[in-house]
Amino acid sequence: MDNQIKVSPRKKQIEREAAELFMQRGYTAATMRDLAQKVGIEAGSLYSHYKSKESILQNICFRKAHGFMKSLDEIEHSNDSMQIRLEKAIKSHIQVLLKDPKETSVFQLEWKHLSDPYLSDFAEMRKDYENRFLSIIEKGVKNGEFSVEDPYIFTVTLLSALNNTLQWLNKSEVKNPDLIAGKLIDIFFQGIKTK
Amino acid sequence: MDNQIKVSPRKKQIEREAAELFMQRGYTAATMRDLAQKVGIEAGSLYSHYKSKESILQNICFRKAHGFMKSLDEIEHSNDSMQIRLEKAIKSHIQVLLKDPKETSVFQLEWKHLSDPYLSDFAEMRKDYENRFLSIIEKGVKNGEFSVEDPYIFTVTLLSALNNTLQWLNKSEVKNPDLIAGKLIDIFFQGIKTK
DNA sequence: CCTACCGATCGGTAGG
DNA sequence: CCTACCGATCGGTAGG
Repeated sequence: MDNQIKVSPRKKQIEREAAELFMQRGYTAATMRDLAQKVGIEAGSLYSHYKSKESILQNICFRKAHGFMKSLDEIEHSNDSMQIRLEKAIKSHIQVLLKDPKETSVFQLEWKHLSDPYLSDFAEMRKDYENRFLSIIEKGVKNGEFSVEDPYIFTVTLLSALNNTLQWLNKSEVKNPDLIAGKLIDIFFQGIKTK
Repeated sequence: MDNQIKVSPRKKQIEREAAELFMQRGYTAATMRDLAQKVGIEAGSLYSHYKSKESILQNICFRKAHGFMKSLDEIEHSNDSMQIRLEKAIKSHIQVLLKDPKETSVFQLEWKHLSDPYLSDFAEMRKDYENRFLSIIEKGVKNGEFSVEDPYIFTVTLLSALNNTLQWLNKSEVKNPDLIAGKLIDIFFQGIKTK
């Protein structure tokens, strides 16, 4: 069930340092020698844990991707209104996003350096996730809870805004995902215009 | 006044190909040999036009940055209401964004590979631009045109959403910036909720 | 703009 | 997990 239990402490440490390094310099510019130094071992020794540099990136990207996918499961099987579902989905999204922010950053910016078949698997999961959000919004439009000209554009706009929060949040806000989710819900539900 | 007139056709060509290459592979992974091949010359010959790989990135990033800065000038010196100003600012932003989309993509994703002092200059321009949007919104809140709990969060959320449009727009939408700007204005002005 | 090349550094491996 | 190393490739340069 919880497949992270199989990851050794050393691999956890390596991936944590790798996430920081990949975020700071970008995946391509980060070197295995940089990473080894952060971990405190020699560069060649990394290959007793991973068969390639890319496999480290794969672990980081797919762990986060699965986190996002799992976060919608419970919401979709509830009896909540679409408005409540969308609120919950936004909150869950921000929670996953703000947990291990460095890994999230790599997930968001460096996934394009994956090679096939990982690249296409990843792209598929992204599209699936987007469609699950879209589905909530379309149902809400159909039953009159929501009013929006173009559900698809609303969905991608919402997800864009949610995903970018890491770029401007300060440290205290990162620790309070529900607070920031609430403010974003307010913006996307009400808009800015008076009356 | 128009300082692009000084750029030779060859440099224009090189930067156009560079934008495509940097976008596809990322700045670090893209090589001068790749670029030379796309242009149709030898790798060493690129250095008769540019003193370094980074200087090509600098040209792309700062040309786009100046484009965004300039686009707000006229709006700020108008007599329009804040609501009209914000609408115009959003339209101008999308126009600049959708012109030469490959250069925009590099501007958005690869600027972090600039070195100082270019890096800090770039960051400062970004912050200035954000503050000019924020100023319009704060004035609109003060005079009752807008209602929003946290003007700063609204500003960065809006800009995040605008900047991400390139990731999901199709080709026909890219050619119609005002149409897509209108849909985004609707979302951020009215929100999604019924009543 | 090309030819010919440089020093440095990269991801990865063999053998222990 | 280390030592010692490889083939490849990189950004950049000298001289024409």
